[in-house]
Amino acid sequence: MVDVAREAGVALRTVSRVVNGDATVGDKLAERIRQAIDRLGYQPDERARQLRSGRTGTIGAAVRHIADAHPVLRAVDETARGLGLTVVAMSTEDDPVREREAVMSMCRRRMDGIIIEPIADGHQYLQPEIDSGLAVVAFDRPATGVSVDTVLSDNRGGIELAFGHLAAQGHRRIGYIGDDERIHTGQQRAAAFRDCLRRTGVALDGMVHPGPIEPGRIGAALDALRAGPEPATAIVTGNHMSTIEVIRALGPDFGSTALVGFDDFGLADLLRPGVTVVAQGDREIGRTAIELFRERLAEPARPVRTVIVATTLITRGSGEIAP
Amino acid sequence: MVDVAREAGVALRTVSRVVNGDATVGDKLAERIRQAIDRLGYQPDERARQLRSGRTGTIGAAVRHIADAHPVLRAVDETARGLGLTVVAMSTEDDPVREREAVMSMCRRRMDGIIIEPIADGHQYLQPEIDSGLAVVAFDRPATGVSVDTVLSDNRGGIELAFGHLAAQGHRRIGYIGDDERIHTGQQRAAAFRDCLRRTGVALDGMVHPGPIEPGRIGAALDALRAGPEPATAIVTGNHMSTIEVIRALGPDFGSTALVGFDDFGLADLLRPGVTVVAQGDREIGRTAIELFRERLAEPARPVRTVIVATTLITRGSGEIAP
DNA sequence: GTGAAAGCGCTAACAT
DNA sequence: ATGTTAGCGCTTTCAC
Repeated sequence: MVDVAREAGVALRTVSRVVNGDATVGDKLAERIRQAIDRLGYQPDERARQLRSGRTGTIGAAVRHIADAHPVLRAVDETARGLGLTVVAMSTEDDPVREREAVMSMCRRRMDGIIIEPIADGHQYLQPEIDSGLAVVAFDRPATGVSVDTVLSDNRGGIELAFGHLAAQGHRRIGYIGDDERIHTGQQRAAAFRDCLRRTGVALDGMVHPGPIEPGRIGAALDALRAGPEPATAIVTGNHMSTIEVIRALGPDFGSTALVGFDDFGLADLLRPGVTVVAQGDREIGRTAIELFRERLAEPARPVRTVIVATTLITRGSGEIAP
Repeated sequence: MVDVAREAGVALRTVSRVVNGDATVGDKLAERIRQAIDRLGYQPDERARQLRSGRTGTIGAAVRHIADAHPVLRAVDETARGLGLTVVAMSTEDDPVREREAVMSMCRRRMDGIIIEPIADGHQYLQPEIDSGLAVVAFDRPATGVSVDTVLSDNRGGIELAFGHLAAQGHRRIGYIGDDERIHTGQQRAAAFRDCLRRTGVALDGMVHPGPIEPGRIGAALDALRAGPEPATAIVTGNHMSTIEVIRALGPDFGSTALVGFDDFGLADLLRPGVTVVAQGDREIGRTAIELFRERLAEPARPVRTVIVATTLITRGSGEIAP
């Protein structure tokens, strides 16, 4: 910048004014400075600018996999862009240690706020940062140990949608295979599913299979559901990874057992049959996260809010197989 | 930091030493400072640190879709992490304007280097940054207008692999549907495919269909291939989006025409038949990109290198259908 | 409308 | 082994 000032024969401050679009600079001077900037290929140093001005205009997103399909992240990115905010994403890889590393690295960069898909069990470490003005929004799962704005899917409603859809077609023995119950969504969905079974008066024995998403575990759960005198005629899965692993494990049998998956996924329409799913409102979740974020920045003392986003059923064939 | 120094009753510089793990601080003192840091919840300001020290330890990745499955990005991220570098990814959405915005924003943050999946036609604007020390590595497609280190897939070899596989099974009439030839990979792959046809003495008329990936265009290309007295019995696609759209367009006919896709994609094994593909060496590409990046940083004046990464055939069924 | 000085939070280069 | 001084590149404050 000092070079630009020398080149244009003005004071440092005047260059700064032009760079920031300050109108209080004479037209001729401004033009001369702009030419000097181009000639020197000058780019303002964002770090120095942020350091001095305090704000960063940047929001960090700590999500499970930066490199996976992540519709919520995309919605966050698009919404933020429209507001002139920059989104910087980091992967947590479902690892509490990496989550904390990512979040801390965001704090060290003094981001205005972070949007986080929580994994770890305790997020107490965020409290000091929140106290000093960091805006935090959790999505998909609630953060624990701190009170922050949160956007969640209607897990219970989604399971009821899936279960009801299958029951309406006459299925009586409906099984569930989903995520580990130590994970919030896994717990919520398994619990909601048990309630559905109870409500229809079906015994729970061996019908609900939460656990880690591993081929062996999924295969065993499937075997258990299909064994015995009264095998399950329909299956509800707890997230898109469960759905895919169940289809993989079913192999050629996919299509003979009814299946409704939680979470939509790419190519769900290309499988045969197409996969009927309960889709989460990804765009709505992303949009809401940014909205909560901005409200928090505008009014830091505002009471914490939790928003629940509805799910919808998308029928494609696999959920419309008769008992 | 000044607060920490006061709290511990030492000079600023000593706190800085402890934060940076400088060994030249007495054990007792270091411990006292660490306690003060914890008590105050102090986090060093990364911006100030970078501003002063010059280095950022950060590498920017400008890729097509941050939120899509992107195996190369994942490999880049993992490799970089192992080296203590931070990767910050931004989406270009295949838009030259956004690409330039993303890259410029990285320059303003004074990143040590950028890894870019080029879209735009002219990357001359990078020259001044390169001259002032920015390390740039292109992957998937070469950058134009500047000379930078590059990692590419063996597009020609991949097409030959796909074509040869189908020809070996007796297919004579093999068609191609792929990306627009204005895109580098689209051009390379279509050209390689034409050469394959010529070599086997088959007329090219109506067998090669490059163009935008849109359902209408793909459907028309497919109709053209299957029309006439001698319809194509096998199809090679030019990238994973083409593959998916072709399968979608084939509908129930998928499985009657042989198909080999360029690019592997998630769930390719779950379709029926499974999709035979020519897979790119994503991990290898990512690893190589970081390697070139580091070599460039170590030796800025080194001549520019281009590395070609091999492809492999993965047979899953769709490519093993008889003529 | 423009310029000079001060300082954001930190580290490099010297003292001591 | 610890403290002092200077300054990274910019914006803010206040004077002209």
